[in-house]
Amino acid sequence: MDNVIFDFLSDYLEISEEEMENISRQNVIKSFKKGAILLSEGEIASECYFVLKGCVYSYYLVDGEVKVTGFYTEKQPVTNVSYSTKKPSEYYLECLEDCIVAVSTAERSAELMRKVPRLLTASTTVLADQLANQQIKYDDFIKLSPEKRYQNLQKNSPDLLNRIPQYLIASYLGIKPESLSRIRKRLVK
Amino acid sequence: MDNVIFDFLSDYLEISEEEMENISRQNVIKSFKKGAILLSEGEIASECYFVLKGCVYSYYLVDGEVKVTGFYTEKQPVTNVSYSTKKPSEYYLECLEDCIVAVSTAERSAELMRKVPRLLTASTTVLADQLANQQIKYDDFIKLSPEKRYQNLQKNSPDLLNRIPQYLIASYLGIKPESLSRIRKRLVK
DNA sequence: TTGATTTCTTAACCCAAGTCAATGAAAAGG
DNA sequence: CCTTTTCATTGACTTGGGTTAAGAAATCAA
Repeated sequence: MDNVIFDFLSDYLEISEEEMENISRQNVIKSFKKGAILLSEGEIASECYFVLKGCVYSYYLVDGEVKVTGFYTEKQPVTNVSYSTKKPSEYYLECLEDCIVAVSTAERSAELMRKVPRLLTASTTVLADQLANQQIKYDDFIKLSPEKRYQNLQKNSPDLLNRIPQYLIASYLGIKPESLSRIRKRLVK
Repeated sequence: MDNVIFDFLSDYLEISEEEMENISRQNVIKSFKKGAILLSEGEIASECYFVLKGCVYSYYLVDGEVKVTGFYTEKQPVTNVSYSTKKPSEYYLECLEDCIVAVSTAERSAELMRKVPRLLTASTTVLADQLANQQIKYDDFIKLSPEKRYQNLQKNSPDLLNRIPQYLIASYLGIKPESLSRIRKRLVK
């Protein structure tokens, strides 16, 4: 299960046996049931996550309504504002499926950076990548209609459409489930 | 003018005289006229920017229509997808006003990291901060109506409303200038 | 398997943003 | 200074997503 992490990291640098051991030692692997909450609104995040198996999603509760902002599946780090700002989180992180997740903390990360200093450069690159992705995600929202966003999702992440209920997809697209139904109807014609 | 950089960096670490010199030496300061284009669609970014004076904005051209995705003013690094991905840019970076900008490149950054290794940790933090901000910006788009987004802009960045033409603000909010006019009319009542 | 619950679809109606067009105000440029 | 262009506002009309409500389909638990 660990090898999912190395799979991810190998895009950024080559890792020796010894370094792998160090990384494994600093990363606690945890299992969570579907519905488990990794981070609550108001809570200050002390952990960061990397999804090995399953799917985690982030959402705000606005007037009792769920507003989904992201899905995180296999081989993805879970970006987490509260973890970097150390301020109370404004959103939830919850398991959408049974999950296996690598969990780290500020202390364990620092320890790991001391033992494997090359990871410092790599983590800069990982962050720069994440930032670029997040920016592209935002830009798509400004540029595209809900319909176009749905089509992009179909094209770029068909897997998500199969494993995630439509009302959450709708929320993620910034619309209501009824509207997504209509869009889907429009598109099959 | 340089001190704007140190002002920014001092949020992340304390800098010695010697380190300041190194940083100054690796950062070329350039002036640009209003309308100057720092990066064009299709071009691969070889430089990254930090705004010392003036305002830079990023926009896509979609069917000849400008779609603004960001404004960057004094003391702000200009995030730039193409610079990190090394792929052709899909958007433009342009000076909205006469600008003074610190310009760096991959080579000069690497050189700087060798001379002032502490900047490596700092740059991780800067990037994490940028990522958090970008995520909050995205989340606001999912959570809030155009009207609410405008009100937030009034509250959080009144300066932008004064220095930027309304049709660009409208684009940045994801709506048409006519709609922003109507929103403003609704709100004064 | 069945009944309960959740999710998805459809329809009718409403409303805010888009579109198109005209007008006025403000800036820019000579 | 006047002219030209750009920008902001307004009005009439269209459109696509929101709202509400109902029923169908899928999922889950007993």
